[in-house]
Amino acid sequence: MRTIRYQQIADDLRGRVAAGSYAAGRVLPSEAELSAEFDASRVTIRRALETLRDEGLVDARQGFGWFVAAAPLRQTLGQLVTIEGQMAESGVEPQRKIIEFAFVPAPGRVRAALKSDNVLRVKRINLADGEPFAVVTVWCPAELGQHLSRRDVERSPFYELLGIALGGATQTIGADSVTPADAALLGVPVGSPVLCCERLTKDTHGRPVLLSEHVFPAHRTEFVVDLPHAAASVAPSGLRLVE
Amino acid sequence: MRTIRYQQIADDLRGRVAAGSYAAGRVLPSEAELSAEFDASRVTIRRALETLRDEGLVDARQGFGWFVAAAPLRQTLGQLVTIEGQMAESGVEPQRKIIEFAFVPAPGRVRAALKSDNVLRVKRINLADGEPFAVVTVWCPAELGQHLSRRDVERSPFYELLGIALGGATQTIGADSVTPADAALLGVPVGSPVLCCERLTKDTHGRPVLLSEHVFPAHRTEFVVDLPHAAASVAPSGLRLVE
DNA sequence: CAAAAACACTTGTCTTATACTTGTCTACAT
DNA sequence: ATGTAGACAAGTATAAGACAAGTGTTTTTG
Repeated sequence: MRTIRYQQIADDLRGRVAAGSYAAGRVLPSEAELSAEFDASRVTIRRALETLRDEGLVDARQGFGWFVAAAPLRQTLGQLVTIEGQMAESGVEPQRKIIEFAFVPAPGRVRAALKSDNVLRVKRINLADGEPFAVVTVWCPAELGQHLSRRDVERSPFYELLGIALGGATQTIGADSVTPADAALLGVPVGSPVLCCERLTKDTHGRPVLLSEHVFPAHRTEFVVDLPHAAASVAPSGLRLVE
Repeated sequence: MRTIRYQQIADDLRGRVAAGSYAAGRVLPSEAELSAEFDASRVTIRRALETLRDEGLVDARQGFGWFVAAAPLRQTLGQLVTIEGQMAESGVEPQRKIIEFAFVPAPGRVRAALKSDNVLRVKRINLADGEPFAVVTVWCPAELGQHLSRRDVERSPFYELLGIALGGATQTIGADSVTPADAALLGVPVGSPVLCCERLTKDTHGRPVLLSEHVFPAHRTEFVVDLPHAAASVAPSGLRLVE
């Protein structure tokens, strides 16, 4: 398949920025340096950087250089993260308590989603103001999680640790009755309703990198989805919209 | 029987695009390359690609190339189409049974959302294959619903009847235990979990026009949300896609 | 010591040139 | 109607380079 050079470079740089290779506020290598590194002309480097600028990841000042825009991670995940993002936005410092950290053979459903035979499974409780907030199970391909420790996943969100530019996600939201095990972890009565959310996160090439399952007690949580404005005008005529 | 070459090629390419052989947003091989690969003339390749374009699967820009167009359109679609839409796609004809149709003073929450004192309240059951599928309550400002009859709302989706261009929506998804009344309507045990969805739909000027509340039995339904990201790199220079 | 000038660096914005791509024709064969 | 072959126009990607303008540091000057 044909590849467009500046898109490749943009992907590469996006990954570095998201992974924090370039600390926030610090400058990126100059266009000339990047040009030498990627063996591409300055025009091509610029197009890559400009697409990143359009995405709000980086910015530039004449005579100074390119630098990582304010909060690179927030920006990237802003469109992706929901629950954790909402917690952070509402000023609640999320805490994590790891209750399982193991490399295991992938169960059928997980193997099908991640296309990987061995996976790292991390199960944890999210707390907000000391109260259990969610039971989260995350699976990721073993080769991606090899360098991770239990302390790593306790300290930082999973996305940050992988150092991969995320490209999108598919999320399935459902409801269920809580299982006895989760009821104990969440401190809710057995059989009470929970909101279940399963998310498959992919990188910029569309390869699945994370499968996560969130279980929230219904009385504390709800999901807010903004359906963008532009959608209606984008949709061709005759297309049925929401009621 | 004679085989039509360009249809064969179109089928082949359609398969590749659908299978994700060409990642969404990336460029397909050029017409010249495909011409060599299929050992067919460029005109034939073009006819195949053009049929795919008519189907909305791919798009092309002069000087740039052909690329998978599914991403932006599908994603926005995925965000706006509801369960009813998915039902229709999967070949199930949704039926509606109106159980209430009344102009009433707006209760506090509804008045706050719609900014209207008098509203039309319609409560109905959605059926799929004769089975109750959802209990839906829709409120709309009385002045917008004046010309509607009970038969209208039974026959057509609400949004079609209003004749207003919709501009977006905010959707809140939560879980709960079913109320006794809804349990009877849905034919599920009292206390079983349900998925609750409240949506505020606005017109293109941002004015709220519809407030709807959907209650789904948890065992039959789940929500799928596509979270797109980094669509910017899809488009050639100057053209930016919606997010 | 302090202000000014010089310098080395950066991005921003142009050219010029080549190779490649789609868009659109015409002519001809089956 | 379908397919092949070819030619041309218009647009894009990339390279290489030149120059203006902004920034930060260093050196010189008053």
